[in-house]
Amino acid sequence: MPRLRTGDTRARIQQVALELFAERGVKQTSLRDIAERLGVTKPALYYHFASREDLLSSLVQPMVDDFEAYAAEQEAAAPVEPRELLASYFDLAHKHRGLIQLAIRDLAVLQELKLAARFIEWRQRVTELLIGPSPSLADQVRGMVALGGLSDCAVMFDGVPIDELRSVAVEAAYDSLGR
Amino acid sequence: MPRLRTGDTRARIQQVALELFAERGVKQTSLRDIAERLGVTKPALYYHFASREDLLSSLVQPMVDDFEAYAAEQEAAAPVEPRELLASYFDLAHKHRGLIQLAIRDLAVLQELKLAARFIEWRQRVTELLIGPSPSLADQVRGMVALGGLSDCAVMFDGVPIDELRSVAVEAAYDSLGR
DNA sequence: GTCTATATGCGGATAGAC
DNA sequence: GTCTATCCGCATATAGAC
Repeated sequence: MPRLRTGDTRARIQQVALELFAERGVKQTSLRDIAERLGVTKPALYYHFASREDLLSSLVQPMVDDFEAYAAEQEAAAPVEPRELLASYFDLAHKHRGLIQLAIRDLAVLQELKLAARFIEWRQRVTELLIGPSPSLADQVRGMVALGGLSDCAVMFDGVPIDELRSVAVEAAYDSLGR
Repeated sequence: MPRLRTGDTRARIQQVALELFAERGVKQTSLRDIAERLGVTKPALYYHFASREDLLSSLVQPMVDDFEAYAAEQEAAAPVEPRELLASYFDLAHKHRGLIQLAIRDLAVLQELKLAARFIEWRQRVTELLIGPSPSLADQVRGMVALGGLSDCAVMFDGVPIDELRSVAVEAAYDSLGR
């Protein structure tokens, strides 16, 4: 089944865009930059994507769907054991660490895509599973430290093998809950 | 000593720039935007600042100096009691929460200013004070969760009175160290 | 110190040929 | 599917009058 090495252009555009977004940030990357690295011209991109924003959404959509599904799934399975919840949340963040890094780097862009608000909402839902509804300030703070710590670790310790990282990160996060 | 209400233009430019950067992000704010809100024209800004980047640096410099001084000061005073170190780090982050929020929102911009690298360096220095030199992976992770958690809280729980917030945040961070 | 006017370049996006 | 050519707007920045 040949098709070796071509891989349709649409996917190659996405791949190059992701590379460049990661290197210099979303706002700092123009369609021209993408076209140049790909060895085509700008209008070629418009054959595959209706607009710049369309391209960006196409990159982000899989993560959005995954987070949404995760929150719903955990809510359905509640109550969940804290360490298990922390571990699965870590895995989710780790799986999407590339895009999260992008998101962290360019929060302003994510606000355009209304993503910032959704991230906050997902985290709140998970926090409630973790420490119950209408938490005190102290518990909100502990939830913020725990979940924030997990995704920070998933994103920042990039070279470290996931299993090794998960176990120590979950321990630290669990301890921060003070339970 | 009058001078009431004027306050030299340079300072007013900085103030308005900061407002707008906070509202829509750094890259998304043009000199025109700043000039307009201020009720002057763009060239007027160039009388006070050599370039857009010059204006941006002038906003960020006080924070840079403060972080640098803090790291040096704590190193000189070492060894420091962990809870005390965490509390003073919290206060530092809280004092500059406005700019940190900006930084988080637009990390790409801070990379231009070489600030991202310096943030990482400062945090490493404080981490070493907290958990000693050449820490294990587990300890690095705990340091990341603790210090990351403190600045996240300082930035994100914006309305909460600082004393109340500090005490709960420091407890959560301390617990995450697992000591 | 602040203005008007302008230079120059890059951004996203489209028309229309091949 | 990809190209050349082009539109339009906004960005930073400067020249020179007041």
